[in-house]
Amino acid sequence: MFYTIGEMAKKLGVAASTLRYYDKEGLLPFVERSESGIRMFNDSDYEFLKIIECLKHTGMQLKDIKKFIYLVMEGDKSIDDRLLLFKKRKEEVEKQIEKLQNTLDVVNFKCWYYETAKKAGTTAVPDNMKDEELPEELRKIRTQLKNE
Amino acid sequence: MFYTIGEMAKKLGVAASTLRYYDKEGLLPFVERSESGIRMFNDSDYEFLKIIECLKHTGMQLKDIKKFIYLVMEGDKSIDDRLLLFKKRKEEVEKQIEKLQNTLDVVNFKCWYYETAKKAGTTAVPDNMKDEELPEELRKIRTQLKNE
DNA sequence: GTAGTAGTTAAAGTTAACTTTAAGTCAATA
DNA sequence: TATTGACTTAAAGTTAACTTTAACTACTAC
Repeated sequence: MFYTIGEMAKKLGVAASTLRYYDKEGLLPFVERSESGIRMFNDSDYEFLKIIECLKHTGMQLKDIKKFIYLVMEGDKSIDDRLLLFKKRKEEVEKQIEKLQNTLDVVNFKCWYYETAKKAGTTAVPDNMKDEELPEELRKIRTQLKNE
Repeated sequence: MFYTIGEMAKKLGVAASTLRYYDKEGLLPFVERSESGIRMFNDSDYEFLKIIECLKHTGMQLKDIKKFIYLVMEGDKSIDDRLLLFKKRKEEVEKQIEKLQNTLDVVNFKCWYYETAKKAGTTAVPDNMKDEELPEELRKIRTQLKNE
């Protein structure tokens, strides 16, 4: 079963021009063409594209994803490299989640801050609260925001 | 206590040119200047910059962060708007964490895939494994990657 | 056979967030 | 007084990842 670029783009939820751009950049060396030059995507191409999408979500750049594609093209002799690559991505994503969790902590502090300000009608109230007056889990955050 | 742009940049771990850029874009209307035109940052400016940093980490664009800065400048009458803004950022960050968690699931599948391929010396082994042969938590992921 | 829709390329344009450069000012030290 | 180093601005340059445009070709329906 083959798909045109438009069909595959729809299946993936991206623009067809994005797939053409990826192809131009050398990320899709596996895509076949019809006699008249039209791209013919198949199901294994879909799987490839899903992995490209996944790697992109881990924060990898297209030029590095391209290198991975070429590792796959090399076959079984690049298995070790590919395993290492995914282990690296795992670490990266875990770091990103941790960073977002810290960001969320600050956002939650600010939500509390403005809830408190809203009730009082002024930000002076949360601003002037002593450390003991604020929820325990928020104290560290406020200190971080003020100090070094 | 005042800081020059270089000192504040160092304190924040960014380039001084970045702070100048933010200023040019109107994100730092609160920064004072000396008679000779040199920026003088103080501790409350640091707090502002930490919040700008936080909002940036939530995925907000500078032009939208600028709007927030102007809400702060308006004083207590914009408390409700600011609360709403942070509630929105909270939702956004939670969504991003969820997305990264899904990405991590795929990466973990790929780690297992290449560990298995490494042991066998070929990707044919994990490729040809029946659903029942792979760890339960990975089955859904493989199906997702292959199908729609 | 013609209209319409989807495919093709190459090349130029877009956007965000910086970064660099050039030319100059200012304050402190040798 | 001269040098040094950090500050200033405006403007141009950079980068990644697309997106758009123009000019063309190919398949499908009527």
